[in-house]
Amino acid sequence: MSNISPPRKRRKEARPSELSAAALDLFVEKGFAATRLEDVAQRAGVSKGTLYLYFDSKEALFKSVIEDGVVPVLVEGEEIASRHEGSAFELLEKLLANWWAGIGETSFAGIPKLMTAESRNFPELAQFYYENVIRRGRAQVASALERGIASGEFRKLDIETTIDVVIAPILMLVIWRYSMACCQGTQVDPQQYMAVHLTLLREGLKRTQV
Amino acid sequence: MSNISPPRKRRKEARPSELSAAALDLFVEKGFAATRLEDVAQRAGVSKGTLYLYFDSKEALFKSVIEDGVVPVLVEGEEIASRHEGSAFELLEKLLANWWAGIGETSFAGIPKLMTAESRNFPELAQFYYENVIRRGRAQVASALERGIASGEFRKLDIETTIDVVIAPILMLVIWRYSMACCQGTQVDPQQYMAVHLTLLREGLKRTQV
Amino acid sequence: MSNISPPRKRRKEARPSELSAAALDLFVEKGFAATRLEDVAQRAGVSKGTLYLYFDSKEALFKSVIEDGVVPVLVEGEEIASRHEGSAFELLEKLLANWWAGIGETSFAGIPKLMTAESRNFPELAQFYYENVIRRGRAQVASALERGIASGEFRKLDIETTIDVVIAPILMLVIWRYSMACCQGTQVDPQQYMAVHLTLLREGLKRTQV
Amino acid sequence: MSNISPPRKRRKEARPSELSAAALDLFVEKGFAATRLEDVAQRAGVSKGTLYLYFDSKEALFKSVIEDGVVPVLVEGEEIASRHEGSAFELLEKLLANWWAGIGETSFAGIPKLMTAESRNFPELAQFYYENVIRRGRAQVASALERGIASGEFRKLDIETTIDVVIAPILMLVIWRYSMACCQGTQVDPQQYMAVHLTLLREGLKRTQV
DNA sequence: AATGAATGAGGCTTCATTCAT
DNA sequence: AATGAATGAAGCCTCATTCAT
Repeated sequence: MSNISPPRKRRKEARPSELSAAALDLFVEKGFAATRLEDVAQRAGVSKGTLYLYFDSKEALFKSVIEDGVVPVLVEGEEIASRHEGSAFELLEKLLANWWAGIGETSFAGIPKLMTAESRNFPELAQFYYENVIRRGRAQVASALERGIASGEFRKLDIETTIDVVIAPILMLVIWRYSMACCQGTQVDPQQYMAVHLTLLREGLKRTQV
Repeated sequence: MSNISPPRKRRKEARPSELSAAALDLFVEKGFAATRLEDVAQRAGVSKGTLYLYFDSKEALFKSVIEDGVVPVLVEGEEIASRHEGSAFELLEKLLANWWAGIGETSFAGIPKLMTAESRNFPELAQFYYENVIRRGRAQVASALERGIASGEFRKLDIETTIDVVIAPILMLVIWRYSMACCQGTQVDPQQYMAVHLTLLREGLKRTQV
Repeated sequence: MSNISPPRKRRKEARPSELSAAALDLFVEKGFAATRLEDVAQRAGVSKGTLYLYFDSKEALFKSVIEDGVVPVLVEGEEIASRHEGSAFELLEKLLANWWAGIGETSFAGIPKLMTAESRNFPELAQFYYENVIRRGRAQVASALERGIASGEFRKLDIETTIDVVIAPILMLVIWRYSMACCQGTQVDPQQYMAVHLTLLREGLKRTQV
Repeated sequence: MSNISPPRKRRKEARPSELSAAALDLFVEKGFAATRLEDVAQRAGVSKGTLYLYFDSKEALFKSVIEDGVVPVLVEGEEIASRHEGSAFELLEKLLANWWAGIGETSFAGIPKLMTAESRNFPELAQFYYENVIRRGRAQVASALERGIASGEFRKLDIETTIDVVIAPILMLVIWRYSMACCQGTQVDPQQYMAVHLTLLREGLKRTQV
């Protein structure tokens, strides 16, 4: 009893994330410019003015959406990479599965689409995203590729470029889901999609016997 | 005689596409909502009012940008597919090279980013784009995959899903170029990227010898 | 006993004037409309809500600022006028000195600027100020002028108009101090200013010898 | 006929001053913060948006009001001072009469009140006003005082301070007119006011015979 | 009595759209 | 055909005011 904080206080602390979450949905759906703060407020169940108790401006809210959505990500992946003991390809599988569970299946899955759509209008934020998300994600994939090439499991490929090619289908999957997937006839089954991607990777990366 | 027209007339007929071209750049850079018609007009060297002589509204201009950008595409690809006589993988290579030459290297390369960013705000346009671009592009890839599977050159894979996985890296390449590529440290070399992608595909699609 | 009250109680009773005092500074500095209650509260060291325990509205606070600032004024001047026995000009000097000590040198000195800036937005308040401050101040000056004219010390001048001319430089002095005096090069020395003003008055009012 | 520009053009050129004039009235009446641009637009007979064709912001409009109101002033005064040949006091009279005709009786007469009310919120503008109006006005009065003191017509007084005392009643007259004069019982007759002021000055400045 | 989170009306500003020239 | 001045709806943001604690 005594260690339960009063609801008002709990609300105060929870508010910023509630507002960010509401904003994320709308930014992903409509883009930054086309999203009205009134709609964000309404979705969060507060008034327009309340947003300004927690964020200085629409732009500050946008930054918080990205930064907050980015925080919980990519930490576990780094641990997975450092602890892994099996084959390089198994590591790759684990990393992609982890990303899928932590991002692809959560509400943060809309962030890649949002960042690609808005990065030119928010260059500093794009840079921040690159440093804190993309670079770290790529490093994880790099560790698997390097391990596989070093052990002879994978063929010799340019690491940096291969990273791009490996992660592109996965990014495209979530981008697609938050964009064209609203059209008829464009449904994609993520399970099957990932299965095919992994199949192609498994065989594509495998060192060709001489 | 036939290919010479008076400059005045040529100008008049060319206006709409000049305006569309100017608009494409800005829509790709800023998104639909954040693009100001004043800037479009200025880039095209006309006044704001002139835009309305050719387009009913900002939305109509946007549709024209997409539709104009779509017209010259994918026609040649279909001919390539129907005339092809070599291996299935060679066909795939030709198709991707054709797309790259006709879209990836032109100013239309920004359209995929634009469509993913705006499709939810323009569902009918997204549907149109899907029917006229995506479906046809996928059909071309499908014809190569089907041919390869039928001949035993490719392993058996779900066609629709494999199409997705095959084209995703290419779409991602151009999306990247018009978004995060503005950041430092994010440069991608398209030649090398395509080379790696094709390598992985070649080996990944190849039927595993029993 | 009589002059010691418990701090708690003193505080409670002192609150309204503390708040008025804080508000006066800001109203003088920024004007009524541009002053934010949040700033008033902060300067008084209370929360915004507390203001509403003592004042019904921003407008009520403004009225209180003026009315509070008006209370301690002009009482002594009337006594001075009624008790005076020397020359008319000496009375005039005493009255102006009294005003300067009671208003010109206190924090109430900003009120003339504030009233001139806001009187049109608060006509009833302006009327109140006129009745309770201006009219009484003018009456004091009038008594000195009348006495001097009656005794032949001063030349014959229209009393009402002369009052205006006599007090204008003094009002202007405090208005100036709270407005343009923030600029470089606009410093005025009140002592010297008053000395010159009195010199001009002494000679200007003196009846010309025939 | 041929040298009459088309109405549209004439309007375009006349607009800024029309808007400034409308804004001056309202700024003087209500102050900067309390004046709504919608009211300014309405008084000028245009829409709110039109203001932004000519002024970047409310603050820019305010600056223009002051700067435009300042331009036509004080030029003639300087010529009067340089051409004058009579007594010093006659010069002083001419200068004050000129100021009255050029400012005191025009719609610019509200500017002194406006500047005193807002100078603290617009320090650079206040500085500009000081440099371009106040300093020049004071210099004109200074030239009359110096001439009178040098010739023995005036008593010896500190020039700078005397300037203040000489112009204060005149400034106060227009400030009063645009502020408290809205109250009952506060009417001032400018002619009589100036007459008394000049009488006091004439006798007050005059060198006392030894 | 005091707080400060929350509200929502209202103002400044932008920009798609219109229309007289 | 082309212009660009003008409009006014709509969005961001501020801040006086309220009220649960």
